[in-house]
Amino acid sequence: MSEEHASTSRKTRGRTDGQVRPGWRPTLADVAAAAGVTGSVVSRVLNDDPTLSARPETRERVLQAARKLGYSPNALARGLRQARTMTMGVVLPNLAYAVNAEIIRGAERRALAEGFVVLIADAAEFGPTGAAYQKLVLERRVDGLIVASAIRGESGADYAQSLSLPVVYVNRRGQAGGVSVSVDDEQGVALAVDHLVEVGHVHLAQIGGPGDVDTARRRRRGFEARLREHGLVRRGGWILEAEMTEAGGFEAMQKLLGARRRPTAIVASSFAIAVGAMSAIVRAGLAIPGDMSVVGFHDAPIAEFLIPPLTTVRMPLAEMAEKAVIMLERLIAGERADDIVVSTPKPQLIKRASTAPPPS
Amino acid sequence: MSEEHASTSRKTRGRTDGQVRPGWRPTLADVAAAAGVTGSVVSRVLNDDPTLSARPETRERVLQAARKLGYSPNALARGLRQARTMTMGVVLPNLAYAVNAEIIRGAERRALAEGFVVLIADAAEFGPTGAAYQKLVLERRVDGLIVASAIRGESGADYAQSLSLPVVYVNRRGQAGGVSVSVDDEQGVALAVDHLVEVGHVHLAQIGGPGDVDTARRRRRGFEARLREHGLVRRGGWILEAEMTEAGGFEAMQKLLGARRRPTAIVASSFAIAVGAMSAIVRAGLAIPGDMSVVGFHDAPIAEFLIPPLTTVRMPLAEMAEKAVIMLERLIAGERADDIVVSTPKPQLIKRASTAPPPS
DNA sequence: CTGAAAGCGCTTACAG
DNA sequence: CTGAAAGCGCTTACAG
Repeated sequence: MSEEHASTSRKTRGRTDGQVRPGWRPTLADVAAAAGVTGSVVSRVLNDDPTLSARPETRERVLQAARKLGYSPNALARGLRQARTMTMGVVLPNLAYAVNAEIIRGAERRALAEGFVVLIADAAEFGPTGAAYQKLVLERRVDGLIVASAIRGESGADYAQSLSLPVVYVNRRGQAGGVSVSVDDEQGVALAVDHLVEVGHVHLAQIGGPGDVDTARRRRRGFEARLREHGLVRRGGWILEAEMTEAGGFEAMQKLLGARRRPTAIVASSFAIAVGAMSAIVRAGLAIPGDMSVVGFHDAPIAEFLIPPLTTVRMPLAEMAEKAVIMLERLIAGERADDIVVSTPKPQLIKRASTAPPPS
Repeated sequence: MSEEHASTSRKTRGRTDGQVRPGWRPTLADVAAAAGVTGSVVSRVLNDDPTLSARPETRERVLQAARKLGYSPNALARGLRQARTMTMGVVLPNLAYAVNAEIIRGAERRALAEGFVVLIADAAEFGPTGAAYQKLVLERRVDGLIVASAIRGESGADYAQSLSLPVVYVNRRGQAGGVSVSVDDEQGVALAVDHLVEVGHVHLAQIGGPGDVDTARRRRRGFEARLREHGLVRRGGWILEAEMTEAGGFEAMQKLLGARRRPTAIVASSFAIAVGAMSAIVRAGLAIPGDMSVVGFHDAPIAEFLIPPLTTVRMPLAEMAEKAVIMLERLIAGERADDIVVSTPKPQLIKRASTAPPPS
């Protein structure tokens, strides 16, 4: 059937009645025929080939024919010929989760501006035997990969690198090194700790992410280090690991509430954890920030509308994703890039009503 | 340079030392050479061509060679030849917004299971002159489009249809008709109204979405109809239009709070609107649900961790997206599909603590 | 200044 | 039962 279709399309080449069957799209050859030149000229004119020195009138004829027919080059044909798909794959953990929205948007927007298109994949399908890995990497649908956020354990990204497919990590760092764009996580938590100490807290706890997530580890190290610098005690039971979800934060907070001694302030290592922790605090009959202060990580749009509005560390996720696109583009072009890029702007503390001096 | 690369790859064809340069990937021809057959046999064996009657041993040789070399067909070459990209475009309004997470996940997951891959595009870039429209539709990168959620005004989707590219809408209906998967919005609001009436409310207000968003219109009609059926008055100032964002809900709620007469219950037409409304209520010094009840639309994962947990209408968004993928696949295959599919499971009211009897 | 030709990696009638 | 050949829609040395 595609054969027939093709031959029909050929026959159409000569038509000049302006009539176009729905679904029919002109090819290079159609433009060439309409302009009375050969395909190579059309290609070179349309692509502004600097080695081409065509007569202005020829150039004009080609341009007009292309415009009149509404010609756009077929991306697949082009990709096949040039061995470049102009497509970037974006791998995200748990697509159902909202935190990645900014990353997706930043990546998509910038990719588009750079002439690329974005294929998404769920990290769950991106193991070396996963279907998404197969489709994107092995079937050569992408020129490179952006791997976003905290993904645990090994992923197809490592295999991709061994296939020498360029990979850039966002908001996490690769297992085996590689190029990454991340925030200064240590500094981020430090901002949170400083703020709490400043308003008078000395009993701080952290609900962090899983130990095998690298951003979680850095946030934990940052917390401990900053506590030390303030000369505060780091109580054993007050540094918890939780899944980076609301439920994770909720449960961890319940543990904390059930302990003999309670902290007066919570530093959460993610937005979802903060939300879960707040929920647990209020259900336990305590007030935020009256009895306990909470700081989150990631300034989701909803943060300022929570009750109370959440004090949180803002990461420039969209900018980070955009930067990752730029770096990936360089890698694709065969240039080298720095391994670790720490984002600008820096993380920033957004003070809202979920933090206040401790109860006296 | 790609030329050189290609010729190098040719030379590699005969190697049997198992050594593989990083980044090198075998082609059909490599498999054919390794199996001692021609490319057509390889293609037909690998694709289970039923018209092929190859000797079992030939078949086996091909399979083994393919496995040994780690062969995967090049998607671009295949797509070019077959005039099918095995790619679906997913168009979303405001990629920064979290509500679409479930839709993205459902679509991606199902698409993958069906052998398709998903290209995402921001609705903002999807006007008929937008870059995303150009890349996805005009450059023929997709076999069809899934257009998700409330998008205002005309979009490239309409143009796509005129190019006879299959389009399926999710959680909205097309301007000019077309295939769509949506919930029964009227029934969704009816559930909310019924619940509020049941616990004793008679003063209900609705904060709806913009009038040019079709889901918003249906939710508004549903609200008015259900009020009538309960014999309740529909007060003029109590049906508001707002942007479907937290800020939109916040502002609308402030208007409502400033009015002479206040409702005792709010039916929001989106999750974000509900969150914004709650925030405004609490900042005005009122209690939820003590002074005012709130019902949302869409059961985001965060809903049950809000303070108080939000009573909301659950839409099966992931299922809807999956269904849309199936329908799009049919359209791509040239089959006809029903124009309007109303989702199963039906919308469902999730009762939580943001609703209670009105103050006495 | 422009054209003829090869080739990217596949699939698919058509021969034999 | 298997192979030779054409062709999808482009780009790009190479001729002339």
